[in-house]
Amino acid sequence: MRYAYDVYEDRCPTRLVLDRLADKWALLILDRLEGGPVRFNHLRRDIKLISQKVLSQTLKKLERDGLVTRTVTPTVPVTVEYALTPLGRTLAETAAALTHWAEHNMDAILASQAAYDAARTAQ
Amino acid sequence: MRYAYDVYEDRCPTRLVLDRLADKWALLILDRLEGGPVRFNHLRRDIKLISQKVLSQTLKKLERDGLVTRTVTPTVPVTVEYALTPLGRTLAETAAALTHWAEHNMDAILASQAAYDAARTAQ
DNA sequence: CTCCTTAGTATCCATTGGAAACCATGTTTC
DNA sequence: GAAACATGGTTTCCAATGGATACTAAGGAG
Repeated sequence: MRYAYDVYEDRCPTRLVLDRLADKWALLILDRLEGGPVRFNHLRRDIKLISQKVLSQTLKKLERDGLVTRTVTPTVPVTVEYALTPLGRTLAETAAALTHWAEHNMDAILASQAAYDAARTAQ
Repeated sequence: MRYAYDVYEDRCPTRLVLDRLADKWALLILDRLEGGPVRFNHLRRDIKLISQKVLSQTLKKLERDGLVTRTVTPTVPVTVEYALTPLGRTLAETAAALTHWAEHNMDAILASQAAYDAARTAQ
């Protein structure tokens, strides 16, 4: 064990973190916030098909984890800005590697899926 | 857009990949396979609290995506070995960054959660 | 007075996830 | 010779999560 924590252990708190990180919406949100603070409805429009409920819930969890800050400005209507904390920024950089991997290796995966499905259907 | 794909688009196939990657079990399995091929029940014992059903389903999806190979050896009882493909290896390296981030930054997150909860309970 | 915006919450239903039991095959144990 | 154990799963059931939709409050525009 290289660190004080071990993700393979069920009682290890890193599992809780992994639960949070292993969330497609959380990853997309962190990725989206890397360019600077973004408002609630802006996030909703940018991240296609995310529901308000899930966006709200995910942001709350990220805030609780100290990864994003929530800043309310009493304009009319009220504006709420979400931004990465320094800790969140380090995670966003790590998470960006995943989304970039997905964008890079999409073709290989689609080809593999097609071959896999063809092999079963042919039987 | 830097690549032909864009994770923010709902119709983009990268979303499907992100769904796959953004799975705590898939990440743990890929991470676990980095050291070499592992058998089904060995994975089950190593990754604490994963159910057989979910392990089986996740491995099938990873195989379909061309990330792991499944090799059956007709011993008695039959042995089934799972191993990373070259593509899977590149992903496992990327995913490892996430699990290591979790192990590294656990303390900061637990502290933030405690502060967050204390602030609400105090009211 | 009505509609539009903001940032959510409430409600309902479908899908997913986990726990446990079951299966086929064959070896060892009693 | 029957019971128990190993392998690698599948099946079944229930609880939890996710998504679609509708609704809220506060104020500005027409």
